[in-house]
Amino acid sequence: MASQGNAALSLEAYERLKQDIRQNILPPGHQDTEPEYAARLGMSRTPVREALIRLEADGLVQLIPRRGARVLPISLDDMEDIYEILTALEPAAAAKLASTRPSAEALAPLRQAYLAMETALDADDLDAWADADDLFHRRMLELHGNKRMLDYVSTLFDQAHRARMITLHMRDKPIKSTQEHKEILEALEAGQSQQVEEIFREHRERARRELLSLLRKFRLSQL
Amino acid sequence: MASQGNAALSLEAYERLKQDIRQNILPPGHQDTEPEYAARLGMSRTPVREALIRLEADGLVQLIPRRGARVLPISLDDMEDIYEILTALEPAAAAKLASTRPSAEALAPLRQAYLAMETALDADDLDAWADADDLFHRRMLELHGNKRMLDYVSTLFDQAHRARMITLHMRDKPIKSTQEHKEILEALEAGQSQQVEEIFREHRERARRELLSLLRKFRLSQL
DNA sequence: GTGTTCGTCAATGCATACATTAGTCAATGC
DNA sequence: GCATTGACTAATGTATGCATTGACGAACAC
Repeated sequence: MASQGNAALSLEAYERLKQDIRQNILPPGHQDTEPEYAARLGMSRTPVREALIRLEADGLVQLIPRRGARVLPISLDDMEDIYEILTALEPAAAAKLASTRPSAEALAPLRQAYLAMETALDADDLDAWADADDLFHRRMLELHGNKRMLDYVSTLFDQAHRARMITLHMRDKPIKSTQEHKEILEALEAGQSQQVEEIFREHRERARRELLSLLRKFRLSQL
Repeated sequence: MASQGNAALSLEAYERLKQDIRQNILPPGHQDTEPEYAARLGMSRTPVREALIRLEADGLVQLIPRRGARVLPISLDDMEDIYEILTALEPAAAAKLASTRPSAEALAPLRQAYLAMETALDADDLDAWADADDLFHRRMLELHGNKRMLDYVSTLFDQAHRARMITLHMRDKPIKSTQEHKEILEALEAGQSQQVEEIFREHRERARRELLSLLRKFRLSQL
């Protein structure tokens, strides 16, 4: 949710810290003082402070008075909560999109994202697959046109990113998931509102079940 | 979403500005520079700046480089988007809550909020009614226990607050709406998951239709 | 009268200064 | 040996300083 009023350094601090958190360079639980973050980023405390405030609003860090900022871990309950919201929002959005009977041309960005998932799957490139998966979901919401929903779902994706990447590497290739995206795409192209909603909901619920059972199995209660 | 790392002045700036926006003291479109907000609040630019960053994350103001901060107006499309999200989230949460078969005791906070709505309705106190309505919805989500959902729905309520208050004063007493809350409460007490979901969705969709048609009728495209 | 250029002014973005205060640790008392 | 106290340290929260730069208006050309 890169906001408007972000000047150079403040924006840089925000994006670099966010990237470092997503990529586990700043792992969950990591805690530094403001001067430490400032030194790491090579700037003064002011832009860093502003970036940390935004990251707190994004749910990625927690500002602890007098003790700096802590990278928030994600618990199993957090993942449950996040998936519950996604399961409520995305299928509804997809159904509405389908009801507008979008042309194949309009859905081209979605098809492209889906094809990128297939390519990444064939190449066994899980990172690329995850990027394409994210893109598919984001683009679906872009096409739907509810900007608030897109922004919020994006922040949830960011929060869940680390956990998803870990489980992605722990299990079999995401063939089923890729297939489900194809079905969603085709149902969208056919304008089948009901079907899209059901497939999407089933997709989300299966993803949630699998993710949580993996995390439980490996006793990863904090990520 | 009052965050943790808020010191005295910064927190005060955040809350006062938020209140002033909700209560239309700072009307939509209002734009001031940082020094002006600072002077109004009797503090330096620093805590004001931090408050404005948080308010931007809340979707209440827009920071415009070199030109200060503008109180964001809410358009008809914004209201559509907000209600779409609420319609997806709240009924799902209510259904899950019902499926836990909560005791009447557990639902006491909800019943209390509902009774406050009735009292306010009888007293023709629309402001109190709106507060009780807000409280009902918030408490339902508190009981459900998904903190992210509660926080997000709360920020949406804040964004929509002005528009809701305006339409509330333009129409007949919200008898039907109050009645629907009673039905929701009773279905929750009966543990009727499906019914709760349906009633809640119908409640949200009716509220959305009425609100939007009022706004259109009076050509209030920006609030 | 309209459009253009230039100079002034002030708000921002960032850095820094500074008082306050929480946290730490050693010294002391028991 | 353990707990308590107190002084020191350092991070925060806020204020202020300062260079940059965009906005605005006046003067001018046409």
